[in-house]
Amino acid sequence: MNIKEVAELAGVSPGTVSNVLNRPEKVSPTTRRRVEAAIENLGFVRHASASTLRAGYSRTIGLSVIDIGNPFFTDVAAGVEETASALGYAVILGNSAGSRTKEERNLRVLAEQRVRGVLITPSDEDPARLDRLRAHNINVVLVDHPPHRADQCSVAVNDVVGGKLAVEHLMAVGATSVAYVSGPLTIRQCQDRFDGASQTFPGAMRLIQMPTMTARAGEKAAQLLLDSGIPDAVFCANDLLALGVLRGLTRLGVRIPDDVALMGYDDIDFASASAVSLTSVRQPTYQLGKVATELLLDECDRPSAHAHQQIVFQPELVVRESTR
Amino acid sequence: MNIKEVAELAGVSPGTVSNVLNRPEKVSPTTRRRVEAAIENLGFVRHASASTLRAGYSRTIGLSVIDIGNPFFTDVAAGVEETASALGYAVILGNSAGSRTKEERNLRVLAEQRVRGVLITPSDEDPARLDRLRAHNINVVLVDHPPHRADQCSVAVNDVVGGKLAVEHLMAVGATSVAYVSGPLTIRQCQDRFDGASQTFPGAMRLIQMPTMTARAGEKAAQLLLDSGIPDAVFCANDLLALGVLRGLTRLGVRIPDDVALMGYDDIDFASASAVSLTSVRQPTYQLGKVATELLLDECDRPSAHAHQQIVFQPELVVRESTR
DNA sequence: ACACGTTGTTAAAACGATTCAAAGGATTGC
DNA sequence: GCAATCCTTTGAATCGTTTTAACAACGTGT
Repeated sequence: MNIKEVAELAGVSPGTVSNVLNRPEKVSPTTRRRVEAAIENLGFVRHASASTLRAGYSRTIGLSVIDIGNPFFTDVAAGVEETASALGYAVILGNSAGSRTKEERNLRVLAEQRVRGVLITPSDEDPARLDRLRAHNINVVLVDHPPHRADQCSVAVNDVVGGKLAVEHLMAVGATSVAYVSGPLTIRQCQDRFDGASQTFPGAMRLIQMPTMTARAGEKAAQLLLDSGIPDAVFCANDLLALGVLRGLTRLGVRIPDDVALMGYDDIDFASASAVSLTSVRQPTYQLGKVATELLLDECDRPSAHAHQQIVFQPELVVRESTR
Repeated sequence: MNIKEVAELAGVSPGTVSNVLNRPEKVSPTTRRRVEAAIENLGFVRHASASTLRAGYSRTIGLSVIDIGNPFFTDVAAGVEETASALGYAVILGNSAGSRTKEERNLRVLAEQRVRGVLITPSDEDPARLDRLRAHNINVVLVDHPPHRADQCSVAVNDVVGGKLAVEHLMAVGATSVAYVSGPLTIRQCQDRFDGASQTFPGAMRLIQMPTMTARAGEKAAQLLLDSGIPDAVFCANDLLALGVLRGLTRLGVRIPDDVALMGYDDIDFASASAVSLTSVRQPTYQLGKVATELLLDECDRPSAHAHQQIVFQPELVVRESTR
């Protein structure tokens, strides 16, 4: 069941059917209705591959994230999926899980699919892979990555400010020694939050670097914190780590916030429901995904009118029990 | 940069390049090396659409879930993505967000893309949409849905048993009145858990039905619970609802577990980190996604050898503070 | 030497939708 | 009544890959 059969049933040429599908205003109302009836009748569904092959572009975009298990990215993904699907675009999902190999493989698949564009939270700063995408005429929008080049859109939240907000707050509640529990500092977000924090804190901050940013890693970090003498306050690079630290420290007999003030980052939905509700730094996640997708699709659908934009949202402090 | 250019550079015909790509053992080692060098040289990436069009099948699968914001589905998705991508398949994501219209639209996009198969957690029992997919030669595996037809794979966790486990436990800790806070009973999981629960509970169970299964809905449910006289125990259809109920009841001055025993379902990662750690029913989520994908790809890659399987996992009770 | 496999390679025909120049038909102006 | 103009519709070429039958080259056994 292809366009030709539809054309035959409707008594028109394949070209006309194509016009009904893509430029209905070019077809007279009567033939259009006839063709639409035939389509309905046969249950015809257009073959996206044929369309892509001939037209030279697809109606799919790629989304490459670092950790689909992290509610932060899930919220972003929800914003992306909703916006894209409303505009008739399909979203191909890639989860790099922090591995450069996996990210590479995912981007390769996206290139083969000739996606129209890619939304990516890059796992490191190497620009070569992105240039390779652009070489295939695939638009790229960086998500949760600060402005980088003027010829490329990006959507980010200012992480340096976030780190600053966090430490200012910890100092305001009386902390004199602060530890920063981080993921790999090669992850730009971790580094920026650290920069903002250490620029603000007058003394030296203890740094604990974990290989992943999960609750499990946070639990392990709790032990490390205890081993090297406990600080007044702990600032975690994200809420998952903070929830893990909370669980770990509590299990080890440390009371939050009485013995240690604790805060996380991202303000995921669960931060407010945890054992001790978690002070955090909120980011507009859904918005991030939505705006990034709008920029990408604007670039795809109106390349001439499109002006590259580098958008930076500001984070917001959310104070709860864990720092009282 | 297409296969023809590669062929020219390597001094062979396009057919040979295609063989190198798809059936390398058919090509002599020397020409193969020559072709591979040319591919490397030009940075050639095969055009999946052309390949799909001619070969008649793609290397993508679709994943349609009810709520990408729910960690249950996120875990499933992680299992799917990892398994599929290891086998060279791309995953197209669709989030129905509980809306039949959106699900319909997503399935249409998947049909247009001529995905090889679809993993779907159907939002209702209507089989027509799935038949339409099969008419397009798209394999379907039901995820988190009980055996239904012998000619179709499915992967599920027994929700009736889960409901039974929950209520047995609540009775064991002394509950004599139980309320069930549910999502729409048109969602099969909600209905099954209810069935298991009410079959087990000797008296009448109060039913509170919310339109969505989010933490926010749970908070609203807390007020409803209070309005109509508080029960001994509350069983929620998932952990998000339970976390919401926990937050809501606590805010209204009800103590968990002293005044009310509370439990959820899914054992998401955050259940153990909540204000009062949550008793729940654990499901093998990642496994669910992994096995479903393996079944689907087996059906795709070896249709003759494939035997349809209906797999049912058993859930497991996880007791924590909220029911002590 | 000759027929006969075997192995490796090629040429050309698909796959299904889109595009665009050109043709057809109706309407208008003079 | 004729030419000019407009609006629809058509036909054929095209996108890049896969596939298949045919062909060439090369031993091998008789």
